[in-house]
Amino acid sequence: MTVVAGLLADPVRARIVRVLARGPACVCHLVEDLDLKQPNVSNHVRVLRHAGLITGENRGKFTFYHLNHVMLDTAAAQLSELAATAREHAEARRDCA
Amino acid sequence: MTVVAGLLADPVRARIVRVLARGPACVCHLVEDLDLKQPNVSNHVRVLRHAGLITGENRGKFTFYHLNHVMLDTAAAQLSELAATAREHAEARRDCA
DNA sequence: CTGTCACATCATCTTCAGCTGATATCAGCA
DNA sequence: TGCTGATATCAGCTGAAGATGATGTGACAG
Repeated sequence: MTVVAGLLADPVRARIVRVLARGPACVCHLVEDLDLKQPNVSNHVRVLRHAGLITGENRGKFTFYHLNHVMLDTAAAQLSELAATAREHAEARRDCA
Repeated sequence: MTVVAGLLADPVRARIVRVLARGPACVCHLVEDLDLKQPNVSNHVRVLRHAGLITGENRGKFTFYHLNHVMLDTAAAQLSELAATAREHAEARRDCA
């Protein structure tokens, strides 16, 4: 979860992920949709790919990136579980030394 | 979601949140549990409080912090929805210009 | 095999966030 | 009132990460 949070913490990466949620796209799409410089996009894509949140598929001259929805689901489940734990222990008391 | 992600992106803040998920705690607890300096903890707590992820309750000399589990649940739901969107459009095709 | 296009990588700069020591504030108690 | 302990705030340093221009690489067209 912390890993995914770290990835989505950057606003540019969050936007990239949202674009990819609407379907696979290549770098040129991201550059155009998000109005960013190409090296900037490539750098962020590199981070996301290295972390496993997206995967690259070579299609000729282009590289299409796919979002790993399983990883997102796992992170969501962990967040949800954390919330459940907090709800359970909301009234717990703890002494100060 | 991006807000919560930004908060949990820092490993120290993620640990603080996990401690608070086990029940309310004051700064002295966090300092001891996480083996951190007090100003460091206060700074992170300040960020979390300002974002609304935790709330402070004054109890005499101490300040107990409570985790906002609703905010966590909301973030989890948004993540889950993003994953669902990605699953739906996983096979979408998009042309390059 | 040469040019072009999509993308990756590099070097550099700049900005920002976290850590820390010092200090301020504020509540409770003698 | 004066002291002590818990927490907040401040100033300064340092390291990490993002943005950008220049350049490398690899595939396709001609």
